[in-house]
Amino acid sequence: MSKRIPARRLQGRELEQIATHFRLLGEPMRLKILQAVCGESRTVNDIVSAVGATQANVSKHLSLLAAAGILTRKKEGQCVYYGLSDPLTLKLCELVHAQLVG
Amino acid sequence: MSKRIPARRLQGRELEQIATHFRLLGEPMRLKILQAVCGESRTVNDIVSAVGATQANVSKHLSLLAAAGILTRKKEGQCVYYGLSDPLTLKLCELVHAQLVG
DNA sequence: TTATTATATGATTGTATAACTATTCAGTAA
DNA sequence: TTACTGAATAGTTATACAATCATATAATAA
Repeated sequence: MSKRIPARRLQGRELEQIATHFRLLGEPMRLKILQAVCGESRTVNDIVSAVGATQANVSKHLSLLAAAGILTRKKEGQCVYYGLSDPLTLKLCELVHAQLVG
Repeated sequence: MSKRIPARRLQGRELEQIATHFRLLGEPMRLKILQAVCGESRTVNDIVSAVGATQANVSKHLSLLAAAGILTRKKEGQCVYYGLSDPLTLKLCELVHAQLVG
């Protein structure tokens, strides 16, 4: 069991980073993408098929999510596999969903 | 202990709602506001002083957060008190912060 | 009544960015 | 080499929205 550290007041740069993280999760299309890769890593093409958007659009979202460390990126041959880098991301979505359902 | 319900694939409207919730948390100024009210409910003026923004700007953010159910709103005399409606909101921020710190 | 304080709202502006189309790059095979 | 497939990127457009200024509403006091 980890110790409970009293909340410190976050500021400036930290707030920006946290906000950026939340903002990345704040697009339905990106949430769809996260759902598409939550079980296992998938190629861009698979994700495109799963979410029903253009390849260009999906590719940009994937780049943003990977740059933020939310997704992992691994190239194999001519395919690129994207996957969740942290299960916490799914947990966040579940928590919010549960909160909304009430 | 609540039962672990297997994740269902969310869609359409639900994704929009979850995304909206995250998007609301995706602004540094709103995170500042959340920090200002996390201990106890505070008046708009107190919040304005705490976060260093204009009254109009803070008021608009408060309206959005309250409309989304993230903040509670209680009027007393000529003052309006805003407070966190669910401790989960803070937990979300802590989780993301912890994840970023690594 | 008028004045003052606390909050909300309307109108505007600037900026960020999602989605689209077309193109380019990279890897593999003929 | 050329052809094909998978993925990324450049350029454009349209929309969302944060911040600002000015104004309006509400509650209290003089």
